[in-house]
Amino acid sequence: MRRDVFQAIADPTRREILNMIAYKPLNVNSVAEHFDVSRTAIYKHMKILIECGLVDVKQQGRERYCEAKMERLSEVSDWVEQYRKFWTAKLDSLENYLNELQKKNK
Amino acid sequence: MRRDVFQAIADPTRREILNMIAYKPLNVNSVAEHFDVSRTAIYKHMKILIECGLVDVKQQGRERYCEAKMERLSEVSDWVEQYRKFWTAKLDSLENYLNELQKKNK
DNA sequence: ATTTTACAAAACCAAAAGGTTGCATATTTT
DNA sequence: AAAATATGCAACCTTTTGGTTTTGTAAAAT
Repeated sequence: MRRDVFQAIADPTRREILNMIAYKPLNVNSVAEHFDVSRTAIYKHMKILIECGLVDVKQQGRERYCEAKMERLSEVSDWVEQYRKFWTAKLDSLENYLNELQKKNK
Repeated sequence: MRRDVFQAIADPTRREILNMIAYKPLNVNSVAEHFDVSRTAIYKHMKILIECGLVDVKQQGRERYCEAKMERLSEVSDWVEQYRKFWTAKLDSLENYLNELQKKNK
């Protein structure tokens, strides 16, 4: 099975999990309580996040605190940023066009 | 079926398709030639990209030119950027720590 | 010592994803 | 007019995904 960051963040539940633990690590049950699906389902999502490095686990007694490793998102950021020029270029020329239009109408 | 940008870019073949047509629109067959899978498989990937707005089609005779709409990636960019502080913050404090260490050793 | 809590993981299931072959249709080419 | 080309799409298949219930185990609370 593929297990990369792009695939991990494709699921909205997993994105929500990441958001929940962004500020403060939580244990699996605390995370699961916020969702309608079973704890096992959330555990499986968490496992995928762990396997691709987006989440790190610190065991503390019988609890396992899940911590978000957002720096793994840099892979996604880098990929997207290489295409930014393709859309900012368009917006720039639109801006130029509008500026020209305004000059004419003065 | 879900059809959002996050899901669309989760597949490596679709990311490669986007890259191929980033600079210049291509018709479906030209794109398909670069892959080992069938034309139909590529057509299906293309359909997903079209449905989520990442690709636009211009019909020209019997050919359909597929054009990348990279601005749709801003949704992904926005999502990732809201978490950037979580990893740059860590790097910053590491830098501070190293600076302090260097001062001490002078 | 017993019960409760937090969790992992197996077994199972339906639906979605990603692929195939085959056929229909509209435009070019020859 | 006939052949070739570019494409859409149905029908089908296998694997993956996202979910469930059930079972087992270790730590904490009573």
